[in-house]
Amino acid sequence: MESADGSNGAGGGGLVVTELSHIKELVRQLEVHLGGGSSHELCRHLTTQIFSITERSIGIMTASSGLDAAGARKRAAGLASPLPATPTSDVADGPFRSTKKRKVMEKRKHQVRVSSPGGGAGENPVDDGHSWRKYGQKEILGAKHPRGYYRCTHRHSQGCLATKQVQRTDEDPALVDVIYHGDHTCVQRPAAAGQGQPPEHNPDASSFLQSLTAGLSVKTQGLPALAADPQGWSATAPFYFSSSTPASVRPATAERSPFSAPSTSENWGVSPATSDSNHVAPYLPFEDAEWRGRNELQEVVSALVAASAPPAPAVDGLDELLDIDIASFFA
DNA sequence: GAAATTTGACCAGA
DNA sequence: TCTGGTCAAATTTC
Repeated sequence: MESADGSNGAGGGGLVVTELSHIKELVRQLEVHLGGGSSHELCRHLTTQIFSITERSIGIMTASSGLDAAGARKRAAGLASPLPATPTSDVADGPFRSTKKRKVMEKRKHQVRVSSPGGGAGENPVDDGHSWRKYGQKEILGAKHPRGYYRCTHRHSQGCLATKQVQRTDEDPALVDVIYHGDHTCVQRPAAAGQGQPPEHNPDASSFLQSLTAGLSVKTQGLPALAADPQGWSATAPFYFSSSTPASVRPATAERSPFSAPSTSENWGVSPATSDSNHVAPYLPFEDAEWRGRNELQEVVSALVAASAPPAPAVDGLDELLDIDIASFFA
C-alpha cells in the first residue's frame, strides 16, 4: 500500500483514495460536459470509466478487509491484510473450467433478506433486474428449506460470474435470504442495443443503469447494519431511488430495478440504499463503511448514467441533484 | 426445438 | 468424513 494508507490501517485505503480522486476528476469532466451539452456518448464513456474505477476501488477494499463475516471479524480485530497485486481480480476470478470443482469463494459476497412475493417454495423471489438461471438446489443441514443456486443467464454468453443463493428462512417462509456472490460482468446493454431500439427510448442507458444498479445494489443492502448510525446514511445520501426520488431522476425501467418499490416496503426498492433495515439489518454481520461509500458511488454513477440517457427535461432536474450530490460526496 | 428447471452425482474445503 | 457448491443429464415448459 502506498504512503497515503500508512496511518489509517484500512487495508487498501490509500489506493482507494487515489482511485476516488480519479473518479472525482472524471465527475468533474462529466459535469463540464453535461453543462456544455456534450454528446451523451461522451458522458456515457465517462460514466463507464467511473464505474470501472469504482469497481477497482471496491475490489481493493474488499480484498483488503474482506466482506464476509469472517473478514469482518478479522477486521474488527484490527487485522489489516496486504494489498493484493491485482485489485480487479475479485471479479475476474479467472477461467475456471474445471469439471465439478467448487470454485474458491473469493468473489464478493453479500446477503440480503427479502420477502418473497410469490409465496412459492424457493423460486426466484425477486426480480433484481438480472436474468438468473437455476442450476441447483440443495438441502442444507439445519435448515428447513432447501437452498436454490442461481447464476447469471449470461454466464456463457458474456462470462458473467455472478451467482446467488436463495433460501427461505426457517422462522418465516415468506422471507428469503438471498446471498449474492460476485459481480455482474455482463451488461444487458448489448441485448438492448442489438434490438435496434430507437435512442429516444433510451433502452441502452436504462439497461446499463439497470445492470449497474442491480449489480451494485446488492452490495449495498447491508448499509442499515451500520446500526450505530442508521440515520447517518440517509443523511449522506442526497438522492436515491426511493419513492421520494424525483421521478425525473428515475429511469424508465426503475420499476423493475432493485431500487423500485412496487408495492410493499419489504422489497428491493427499500432495501439497497434506503432500507430502514427492518428486514435486512439483523442478517448482515459483515457490513462496514465501505458499503456506504460504495453505495454512494453507485448512486453517483447511476444518476450520471440516468442523466446521460433521458431527454432534456430529466437532465434539467438532475443537474441540481448532481450538484448537490457531487458536492456532498466529494466534499 | 430451444430454453429453463430438476435432480443425482461429483468434488473440494473444513 | 461431512457439508455445501457445482456440473450435467434428464425432464419440463414455453
